[in-house]
Amino acid sequence: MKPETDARTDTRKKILDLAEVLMLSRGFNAFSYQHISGELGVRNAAIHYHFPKKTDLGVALIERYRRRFARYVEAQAELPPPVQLDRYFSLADAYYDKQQICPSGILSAELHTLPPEMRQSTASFVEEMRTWAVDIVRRGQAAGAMHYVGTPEGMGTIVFAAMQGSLQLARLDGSALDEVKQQIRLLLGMAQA
Amino acid sequence: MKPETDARTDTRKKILDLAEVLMLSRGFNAFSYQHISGELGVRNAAIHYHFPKKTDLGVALIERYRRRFARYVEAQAELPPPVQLDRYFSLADAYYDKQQICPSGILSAELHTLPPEMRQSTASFVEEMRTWAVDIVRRGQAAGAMHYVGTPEGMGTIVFAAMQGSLQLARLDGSALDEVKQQIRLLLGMAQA
DNA sequence: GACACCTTACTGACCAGTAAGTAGAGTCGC
DNA sequence: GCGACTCTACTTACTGGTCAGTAAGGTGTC
Repeated sequence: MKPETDARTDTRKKILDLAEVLMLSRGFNAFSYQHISGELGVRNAAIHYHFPKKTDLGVALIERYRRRFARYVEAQAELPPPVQLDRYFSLADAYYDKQQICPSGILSAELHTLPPEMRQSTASFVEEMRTWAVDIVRRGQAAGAMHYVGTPEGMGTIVFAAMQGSLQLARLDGSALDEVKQQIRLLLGMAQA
Repeated sequence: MKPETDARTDTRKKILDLAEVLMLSRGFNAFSYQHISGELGVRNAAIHYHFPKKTDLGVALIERYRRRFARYVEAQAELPPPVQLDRYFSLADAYYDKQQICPSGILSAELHTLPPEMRQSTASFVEEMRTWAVDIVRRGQAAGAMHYVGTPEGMGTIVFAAMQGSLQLARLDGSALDEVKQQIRLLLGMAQA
């Protein structure tokens, strides 16, 4: 018999889940294996068994994000661009509620202190996210649901950058995120509720 | 006699200057007193003499930023808003060239790992910067030099957030900063060169 | 001789990472 | 249906490095 979740998958996944929370709230450099092992009720070396180097954990974390993001994009590829944008906003709200920031935000901020392998994964991840943002506004424009000046590249990039920035600012000023979401809607010429 | 720069001021200033570079490129948690003392050719304890706790250094760093920013704002208060925006863009370019990100970016990203005193200073600093951004676009609109949908609060906040975010993204994708600057100009209805 | 500005020398905490051992579950030969 | 073997998933115990921070002493200048 081969259960869906054996012990191996289970602990490994719990480690990744905890590491993810820690990274998005404290940053990659600011959490240790002890934070994870303590919370998980295992010894430090147990984490090293699954992820020998912290770099391995970091890369696994980013790669999981990339897979998750790819599935996320594909799953809602057929939805109208404005709806996709709204879901993106909801995702940001969820991060805010958990006192976290988005992965690309923390990874790009810490970039110069990250091991090369993580930088590489981060670069791919961020490029994929930006491309997606550009795509949304491009298709929104093509469908006549979004209206704006400039190119889809410019508009998609500013949306992505502004969301990343406002999630960080929202830690200090709770209104920043709502303010930015609202302004993006206006700048995209989307109808208001 | 009281020279403009005695030894005290001198070393203290050098420490702050080095700490600033380190914080903007690596982050506050990712540099140590040894990074500074090594570069400066003094012993670790010399840094502790000027800044007993690392928290003291961090707060001094942010407070110096706030004073510098206040002077910067005042010095160009009479300039037309579009010119002020251009200078803001040039400042961002300078950060990019030095492989750094803006102080509000690193501080808000690391916020949850910072000592309370630094969080307090950071909150004030970020509020001042956002207020300034809102003011620029408000006065730009009033003067008829900027045209946009939504409120000055919304537009100023998105400009600030997008600049912060794009400086981080530019570490991974060099075009992000230029893209965002250009798009901001378009969104503000400013004439293009 | 008092003070500013350092030094040497140290402490204790935390960190990532490693080596060697072990408990338990599954597999195989017979 | 049972002992021998093997593998996974840990454990205990440790190392060496880095860190912030401290105490006490020295040195030059006013």
